[in-house]
Amino acid sequence: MMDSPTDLFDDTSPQIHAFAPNLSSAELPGVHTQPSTGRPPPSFRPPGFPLIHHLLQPGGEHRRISGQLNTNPSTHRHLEDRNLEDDRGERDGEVEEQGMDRGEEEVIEREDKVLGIKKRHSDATLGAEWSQDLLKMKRMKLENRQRDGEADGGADRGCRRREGGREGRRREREELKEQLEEARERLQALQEKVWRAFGEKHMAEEEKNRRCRNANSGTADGREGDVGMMEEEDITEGMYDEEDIDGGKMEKDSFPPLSASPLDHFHKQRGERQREREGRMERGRGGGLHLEGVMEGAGLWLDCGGLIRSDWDGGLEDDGEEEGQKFAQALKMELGSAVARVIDRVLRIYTETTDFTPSSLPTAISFLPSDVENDGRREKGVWMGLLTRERGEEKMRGKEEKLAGQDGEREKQLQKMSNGNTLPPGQPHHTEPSDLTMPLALQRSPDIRKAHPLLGPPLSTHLNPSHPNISLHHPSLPRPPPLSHPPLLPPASQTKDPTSSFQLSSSSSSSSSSSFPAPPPPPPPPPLPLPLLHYSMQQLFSRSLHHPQLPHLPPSRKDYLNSDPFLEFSHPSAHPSFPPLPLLGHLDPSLARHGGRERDRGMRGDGGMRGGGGLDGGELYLTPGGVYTQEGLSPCHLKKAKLMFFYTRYPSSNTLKTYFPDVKFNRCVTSQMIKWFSNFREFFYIQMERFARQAVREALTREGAPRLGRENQLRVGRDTELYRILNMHYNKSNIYQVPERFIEVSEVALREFYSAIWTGRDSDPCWKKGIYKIICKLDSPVPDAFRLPGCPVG
DNA sequence: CAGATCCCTG
DNA sequence: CAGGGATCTG
Repeated sequence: MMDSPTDLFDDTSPQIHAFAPNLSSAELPGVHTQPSTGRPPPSFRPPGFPLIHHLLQPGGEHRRISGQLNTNPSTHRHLEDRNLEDDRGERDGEVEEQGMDRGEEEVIEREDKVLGIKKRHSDATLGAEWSQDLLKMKRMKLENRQRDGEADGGADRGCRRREGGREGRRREREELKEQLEEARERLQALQEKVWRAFGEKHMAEEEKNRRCRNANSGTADGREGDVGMMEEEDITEGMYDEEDIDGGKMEKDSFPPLSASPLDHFHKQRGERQREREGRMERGRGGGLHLEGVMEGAGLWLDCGGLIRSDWDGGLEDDGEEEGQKFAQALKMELGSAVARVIDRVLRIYTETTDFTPSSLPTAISFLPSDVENDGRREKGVWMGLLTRERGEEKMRGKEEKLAGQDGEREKQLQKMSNGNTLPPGQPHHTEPSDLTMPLALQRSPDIRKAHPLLGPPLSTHLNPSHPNISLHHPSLPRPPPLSHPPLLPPASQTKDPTSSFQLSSSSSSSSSSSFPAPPPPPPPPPLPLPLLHYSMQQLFSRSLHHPQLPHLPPSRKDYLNSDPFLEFSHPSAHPSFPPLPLLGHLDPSLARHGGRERDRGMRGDGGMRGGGGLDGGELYLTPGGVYTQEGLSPCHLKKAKLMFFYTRYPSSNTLKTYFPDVKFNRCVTSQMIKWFSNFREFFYIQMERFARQAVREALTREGAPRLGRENQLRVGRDTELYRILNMHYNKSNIYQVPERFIEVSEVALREFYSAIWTGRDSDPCWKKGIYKIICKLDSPVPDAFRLPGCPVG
């Protein structure tokens, strides 16, 4: 399915993403102190959790459900849209500009891909319908639970209503039966919708599924296989199939999909079953009677089936209230599990087809063990996730250009200011590319490309057009450090006030730069770093859960998808519909409260919102968008913020709100997070200054080999000490691949510092201001992956 | 003057 | 990293 070419969003531009969670020692020669190189690769196999298993959880259910039930799906959606709009509107002008650009692009796209859009729209409608149906289902389930509760209560008062007991039970049964039927109808409707939506896929896989089922129907112990298979299975078929598969003893037609009611079955076989009841109860209870068991693993479906049947059988022989209870219980379970299954399935399919299949995304995704090194030697634990580049190169660029909006301005200014800024008069420009810039951008990309031709052009060359500001022609980059100048002869023009030079340059015309053509520079596509897999699943989960009707980004943001690392997480073994425990804990307060601590120990490394206090921050709140927020910031939020620093050094508070949807922002929290970034910057600049000074020192001492010194000191390749330090600070676990863009920005900063120090500008009390100003303009958009709640890495 | 940053300190 | 004063900006 990953490679199925024809699909909804085949128009999206492909994007190359390197999935290299761990950098090898080869790449990081300086990292020897860190034992990380021996770290096993991150687990790509998340716990198999049904998406909505929490719906079956007695604790956290009501709050959540009521919160959603009481909300009209459509208004709900509107609210979310509004939020998004507002969000965008609130962001500063640059971003707003960006948004407009995106809108423009959307228009163009519409013209270009009417078909695709149509599909998308129908998808949206379907999504809405589904969400409504899901809500109804949930409601029914809830009602059922209440009814059940009443029934239980009734049993307690059994003696009082003894006269009407039998009649009451019968009526109760009837009602339950009706409800079940109703539920089935809804399920069927749902199924049909799914069928309609994924008809082609279904057709294609029907055969396969049939075979699969047949093959599986013989195996009683099909848990593992089931889960694995279900991933591939078409939901329309698999919706009820698990029951068939379950237990060899079960007749295949015991629960014919959507046809005979289990109740009929119940009545029919009531007598004969009594005999086998005991053994079955053993099996049933052992197999999956306990809800926890059901929830805990991938065996939900199977377990539910076993549970119901065994319970049922067990209840048959009990006369009186107990039987009624059992029956009600069984019904309840059936309903609950059915609803859960359907929702889970729908969500899974939905997320699959929307977020993970090539249909919605740039073509094929492949994860290969990276033997990306020149010699092709294999690096353990390093994986490359590649989104093969289709034809979208051009389009991508176009998008980037439009996206640039925000950075365009910055770029322009940068161009201006860097032109002749600190560049010493007479300093030949030509030395830059070879001496300084080249080592920067070309560090690794060529190697990667060698191993993976699909990656397309070298990163540097690809990025260049879109990152004028940091490309080979970047104004600040090209500026060669005045190394070649005698230390004692700093160019007079730049000796003093750094701001003056800055202003000077910024006042010059933007077209003054020969390396910068008039058209505004294209936007920087988010680099190619990759969050961990489990994060992607969190994202998927939250997307599908919170935006069932809009599983992806709003159309206007679709462009981001292409460069969203979020897309990089398609691994065969990692199914989107299995959210990691952490997220579930995050979403379910009760879970978090109870199990959070214990699991913390055993499951650490799973990441998520736990990490020593994911939920310690404070109370959870359910936002109108359906996202749980918490007061206070957790260590995971800090981690995320640090990773975000790779993209944005100067986030606005609105940006923060956008990218921390699970945080309830108040004045305190906002300022705390601002403070975080302030601290990040501080650290960053301190390191830059430190290394710049060191470079200056070295340049002074080894006068004879300035070039060497320059090479070694003024670049922030992944093999440098400076990089190691930065990586250690912002990406301690070294799980997230530092975006190339950040490295480039770091180099810009380093050179700025170097230049300033070299020219003696650092004597000015506010000599750093100019540098800050430059760096602040190099912020790039944060990948959409960060927009979702949760923690990117463990 | 408020808010954002910077800068220093613990 | 947080606190808190100083400084800048609009």
